[in-house]
Amino acid sequence: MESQTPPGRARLSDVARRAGVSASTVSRVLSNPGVVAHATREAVMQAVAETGYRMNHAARNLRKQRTGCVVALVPNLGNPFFAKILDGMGRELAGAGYDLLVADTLEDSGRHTRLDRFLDPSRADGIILMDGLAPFGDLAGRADLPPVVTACEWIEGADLPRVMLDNRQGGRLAVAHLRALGHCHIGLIGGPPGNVLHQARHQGAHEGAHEGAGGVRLTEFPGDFTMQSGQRAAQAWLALPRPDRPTGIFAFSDEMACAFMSGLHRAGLAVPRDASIVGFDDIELVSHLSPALTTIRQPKREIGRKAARIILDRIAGREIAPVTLLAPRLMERETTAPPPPS
Amino acid sequence: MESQTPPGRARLSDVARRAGVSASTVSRVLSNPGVVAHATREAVMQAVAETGYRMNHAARNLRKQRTGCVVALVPNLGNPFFAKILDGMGRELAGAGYDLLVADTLEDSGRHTRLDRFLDPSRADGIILMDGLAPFGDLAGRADLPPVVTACEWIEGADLPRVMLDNRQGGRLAVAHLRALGHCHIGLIGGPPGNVLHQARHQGAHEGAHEGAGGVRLTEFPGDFTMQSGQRAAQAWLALPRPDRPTGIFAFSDEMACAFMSGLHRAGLAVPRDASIVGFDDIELVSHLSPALTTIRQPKREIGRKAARIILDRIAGREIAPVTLLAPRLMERETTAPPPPS
DNA sequence: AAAATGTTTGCAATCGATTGCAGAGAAGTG
DNA sequence: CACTTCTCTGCAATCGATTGCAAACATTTT
Repeated sequence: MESQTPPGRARLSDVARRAGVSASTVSRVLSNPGVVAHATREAVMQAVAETGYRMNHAARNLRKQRTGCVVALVPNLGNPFFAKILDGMGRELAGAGYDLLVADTLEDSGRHTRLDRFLDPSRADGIILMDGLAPFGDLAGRADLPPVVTACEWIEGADLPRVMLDNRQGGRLAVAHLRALGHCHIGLIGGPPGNVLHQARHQGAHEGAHEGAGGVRLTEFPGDFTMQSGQRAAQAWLALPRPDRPTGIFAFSDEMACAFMSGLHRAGLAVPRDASIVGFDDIELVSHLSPALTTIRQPKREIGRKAARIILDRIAGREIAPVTLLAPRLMERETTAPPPPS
Repeated sequence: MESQTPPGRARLSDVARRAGVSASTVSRVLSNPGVVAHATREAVMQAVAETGYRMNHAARNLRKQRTGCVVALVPNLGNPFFAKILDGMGRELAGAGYDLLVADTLEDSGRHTRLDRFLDPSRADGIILMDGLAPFGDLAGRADLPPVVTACEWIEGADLPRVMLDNRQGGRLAVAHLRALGHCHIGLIGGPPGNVLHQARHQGAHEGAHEGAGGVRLTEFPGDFTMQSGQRAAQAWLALPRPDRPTGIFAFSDEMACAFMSGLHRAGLAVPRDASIVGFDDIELVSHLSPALTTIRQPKREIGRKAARIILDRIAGREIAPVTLLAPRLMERETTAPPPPS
């Protein structure tokens, strides 16, 4: 009698045979128990337990033309910035019965070859794209893509819904804060020039510098969001003759801000005594440093949740807002102070 | 003639009709071109291009009984430690034609309910489990699971292949380093007591403390790998009367080491002048701090690559080693020095 | 008691790609 | 020319779950 169920995995029909019903009935017990008579349901449940039945996802997906998965594509899993966002996303999606899977677009290394592997309705019911450099143009025209929403980064010109921080406002806040403290010369450590986040923050910083009475001098240091580039910026700053050094620094990422600060520290200077620093993102670590970094906070969990809610709406065919802007917030901590007397 | 291909997505049979061949032939062109005559192949290729055909994964997976995916289950996507590991893993798997998907087991928050959703051959061809607390016991008996390998963490008692750092040796190295500098009283900031990494590092630390001539005094501070707990340890340390303060600190994670260091700094003390600190993991950030953290390095990309190679071997049915231990390495930087004269 | 309504269940088609088997034709051999 | 050997292609079954439709039976309603 043991051989009823061959060694392999139990199928729906195996359960059905055991319970003395048809496969259809078992299917219904599992996905819509209400329509099945009580006694039958019990019998099926028992058969399920006895056989250890577990559904075959491939078969269900094929039949239902859906996967129950949302895939998030991030440019670099190594960036701790995404962690909290993914967390918020995962929880929101779990609540709606979807699984979140994360894949790295490998932006840096081997080109985006693997992107289209996931942009496929038989792979995911929805895509949350967090890589603004993804070559989306090739695919945008196709009518058979699963719904896509961009989060954090976005693709200029692509007709995709967006969820992101008001980066321009963030740039403005950072510069305004330094100005309010009395800094008249501000250094900007930017991101990669082609990056949309860089551009928005840069624009905000300029607006903040030039609005109101008495403009501010701006000096730009090239950067790419990494600590290496923050370190280079510190070197460049140190190499400047004293009067040409900006007294306030606005780094477009917390990582660059950290590395910059370490660079000054290593040269025997102190923050904020010798220079004030404002970062961007508010990654967890920077509040635990000493001095704790003043920075522009992104509501990361909230971004994740919002993006998830929007992809769920799109999957369900509901109307959605094309752009969702979240408000940045200045976290004033220990790395900013009035400039040193000159 | 346009209506040949209805608005939806082109199927294999649509391509076939267009090329004037059977679906079988199209399938063969796509997966095994060698067996198809040149002219036919050309025609099919053209039809594929014209229809914009893209394969339906669900159908293929169902038929082939494989998915082409490996799922990595991490306890907390928020931990930057995993980033580099996943990176190494992803590259290795990509090279073998597999996609890497990452899912969070949500260890902290809502129990491990979602774990078994992925432990399923119709979901993944292999699983890389990085969560030592996963309730694997419930599933271990089942013969129908996809191959599983544990990486970084492991499950004591479970018969699963393991890839990890020699954590004991790492603990030993850290303590030996502090002893060599002359520290006779060493503080340990541990992880959660039930955690296997904690236990191995703890054992190594004790061995390092008691081997050789003249033992060392050990003081333990509770921790859980987070920065909060590192901060608490700093408070506890500061509250100790001067002669009872360990002069050397070995934190079982870089994050705790950072927070501890900030705590001392905030209290007006300097590292390594007033205390030496050794961390664990060598996450990217700590080499960019000032002072740069002395720590035990884990070869993260290598761990990822090894784990990937092992899961590939298991998928292919090849024999594998049950345990793969990687060697830790002491990264001597700026946070360790001889103890202050008492 | 006949008819109408409601509840359960099974049949069979379907989702889309893959592959063993065999047939059709081409090429080579005695 | 008859016969074997290849090469190429199509037929049809298969993977496993879902669901529209209708049959079978129970329950009310007239």
